[in-house]
Amino acid sequence: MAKDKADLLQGTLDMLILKALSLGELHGYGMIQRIRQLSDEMLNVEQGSLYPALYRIEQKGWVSARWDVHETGREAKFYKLTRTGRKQLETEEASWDRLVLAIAKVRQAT
Amino acid sequence: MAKDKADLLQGTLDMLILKALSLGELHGYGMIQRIRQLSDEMLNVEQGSLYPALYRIEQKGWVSARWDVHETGREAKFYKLTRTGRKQLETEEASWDRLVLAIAKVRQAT
DNA sequence: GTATGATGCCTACCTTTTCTAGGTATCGCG
DNA sequence: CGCGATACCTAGAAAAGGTAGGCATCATAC
Repeated sequence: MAKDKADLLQGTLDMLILKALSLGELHGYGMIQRIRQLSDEMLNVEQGSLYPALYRIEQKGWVSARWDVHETGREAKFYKLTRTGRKQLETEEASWDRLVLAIAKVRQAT
Repeated sequence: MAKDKADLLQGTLDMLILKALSLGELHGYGMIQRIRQLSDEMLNVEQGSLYPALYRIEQKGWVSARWDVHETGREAKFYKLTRTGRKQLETEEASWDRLVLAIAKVRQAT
């Protein structure tokens, strides 16, 4: 019943992924943790959402991937923002701001 | 090419409709105009989105509808918020605020 | 007078995105 | 040895919006 972790709205996941990667190279599993932690546990990205999204995003050229071994000795697929991806992040942040503003305006109405 | 009206994010339409109706009884076509106007032309709800949404929302009991003639002499289907609908609006506004906050937190990160 | 655009309603179908619910494998710890 | 965390993936369902049509009425312009 009590659900303290809201589902994402469609369209926000890409932005979150790109933002997480803008803080540095990261693998998929780590993105989920980083997003959850940065949002104070409010945003919980499901694996079944993330991996398909990463695939889409990679196809679009916004991130590049490579397999590597990290300090713990485990293999993981590391993603990095491309230049295009960084631009896309800016675009999506601007759209987000626009939308938040627009909705705020509607909500101000009396 | 230049697209100055962004698509809505999924999940925001119900809130916008409920909000528009919280300002007073209204028919479908009028909601589109009211939302567009209140948002300074930023939010454009398509008819193909609105009418199915109204149907869903009515099924959930958040609005009630009746046919009537308005001052211009034309017939239209007027929708009104129910008590449940008003509660739902509060809930959705709270979720929205939560989401905006959570995303803001992620974006603050350095 | 008739064409056109705005008002007003509706539907069928498509697309996109996310979630659910599985599957696989490795690693560390009790 | 089992179990939870780490790490990847996929298939299928569900939900929401958009596109693109259709219909009818009304006012205005030509």
